[in-house]
Amino acid sequence: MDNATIARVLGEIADLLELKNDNPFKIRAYRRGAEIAANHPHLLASLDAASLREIPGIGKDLAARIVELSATGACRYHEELTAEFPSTVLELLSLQGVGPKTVATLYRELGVRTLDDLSAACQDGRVRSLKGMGTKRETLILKALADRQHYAGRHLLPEAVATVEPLLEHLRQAEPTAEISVVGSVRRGCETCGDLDLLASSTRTPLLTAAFTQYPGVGRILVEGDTKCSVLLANGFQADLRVVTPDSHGAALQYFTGSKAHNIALRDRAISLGLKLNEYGVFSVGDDQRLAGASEAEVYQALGLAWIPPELREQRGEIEAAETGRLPALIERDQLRGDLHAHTTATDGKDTIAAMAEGAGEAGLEYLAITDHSQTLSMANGLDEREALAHAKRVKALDGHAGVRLLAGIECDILPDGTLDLDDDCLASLDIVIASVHTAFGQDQQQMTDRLLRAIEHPHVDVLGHPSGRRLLEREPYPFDLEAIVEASLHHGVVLEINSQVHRLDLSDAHAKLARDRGARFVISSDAHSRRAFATLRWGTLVARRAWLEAADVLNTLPFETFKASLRRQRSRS
DNA sequence: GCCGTTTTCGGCCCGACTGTTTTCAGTCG
Repeated sequence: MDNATIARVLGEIADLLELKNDNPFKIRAYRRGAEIAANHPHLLASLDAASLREIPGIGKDLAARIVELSATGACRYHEELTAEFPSTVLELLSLQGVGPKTVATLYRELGVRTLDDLSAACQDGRVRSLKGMGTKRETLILKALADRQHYAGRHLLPEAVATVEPLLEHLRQAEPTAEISVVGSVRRGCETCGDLDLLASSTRTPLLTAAFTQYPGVGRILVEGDTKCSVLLANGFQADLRVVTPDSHGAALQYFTGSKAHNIALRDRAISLGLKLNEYGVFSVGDDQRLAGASEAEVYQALGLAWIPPELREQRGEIEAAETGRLPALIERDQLRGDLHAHTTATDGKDTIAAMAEGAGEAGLEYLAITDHSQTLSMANGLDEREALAHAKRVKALDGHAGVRLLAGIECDILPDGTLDLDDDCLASLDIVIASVHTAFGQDQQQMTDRLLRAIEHPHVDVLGHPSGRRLLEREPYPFDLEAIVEASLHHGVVLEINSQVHRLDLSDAHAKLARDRGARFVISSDAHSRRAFATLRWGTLVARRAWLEAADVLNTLPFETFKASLRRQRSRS
């Protein structure tokens, strides 16, 4: 059983307990358990109860639930709860403005079990007849039902950024003296975002809230208060604006950037220091004196911590690191000197070798590896040995074009049995070989792990490309034993790719963090299929930052000659 | 349900907005 399934069941238990109006702290414990399961780099099903209990937040009961789930595929406690409420009612909770109390009432009083039931109950007036409900609630629920059909769920980070930047500009023009920032998951660089959060510090609040709700991209206004507004944009994003006074700017920036887990840990810390932390500042408990608030740095300082970069605020050890001066010096995009993964018109790319070199130069890169597909990928016009070598010759002939040093490589398919798609002589004569899985995703964990291990053991492989094979919001990673892969890659000198394609971001931040903790080395690659696609290195760099990577962890921060010498094939030749 | 250099019991993060209420419960972030 994978972690995502365990997370789903624990999350459902939390939802069901909320419907029952159970102990809120118990609910939080299950909620936290679900979050831990979703983000945990190891397969929880492979751990015993004692190992599970070593994970902070997992105690006796949750460990037992996870063990039971892993062993039997189900969990009695979960089944007992679903006997009280049918599992279909849980999807009612996804409606904006509909929470557990409402769902429980709708089910108990009206027998509402599904979204369709709810729609019918609104239309025939039964909802407004309930105590505490009125016609406005009824209209709100109907709108939420319609919205849900239009826009399901989360969005890719680059889409979020592309949506929020013009909105930010609009607000800045409306109130030039205000300090306005993007906060929330976008500021943390999360791979997907549920909504867009904006924070403004200003004394001219009405000007800002008016500009926000009147933004041309707004589809409809959800909430409109003095300091807080929410809108649904026409493209499906929800955007939230919060306005605070300038003396609270830093505290609010911290508060609204999150994550929730990071903030809770910070407030715990504040309490233990005899302080109180909220979005207005850090206060001493006795006399309510404000100790900090204008800048984020002073908020962290008041709590005895160094300023923590937003990408690290996920409660993955950053507070301890900030306390002991051990925060990493995170890698920056402009530290990347080269790109090791790009395609051309020889296979499924849109631009020629020369155009790609020009694009790389425009992106500030000093070197570029041309790595087109191998023969198995016939859909992409993959190259056989003869074609690969001829292509390599053309790449060499253009070395130095647009001031960019070129490496002739290949993105070679890892076949289902773990052998490579091109013969050894061909691979040996290239400058760099990326090995990637593009087929037979249905293999089980053992097969896939063996397959990847065999590729890593191959003497001519330098880089493991998009190691997990996931497609964000489309396809889960294939199952594989990440720790075994990391260990083998260390042993054989194979580098792990962080693929910057917006749908891949693979390795993920959590996987890359685990690999980094084991001492793995990385490349951040664009996987560019056109000359403009080098811009995606921005997203790969964000993943690396969220994985705590420094420039020294990433091979393509090295100058060209040093980089070339550090590749596995060079070391094995010398 | 989890957790612990004050604790194995008694705590557990905090505030804004809305609707349906004459003082607050529910929802959200």
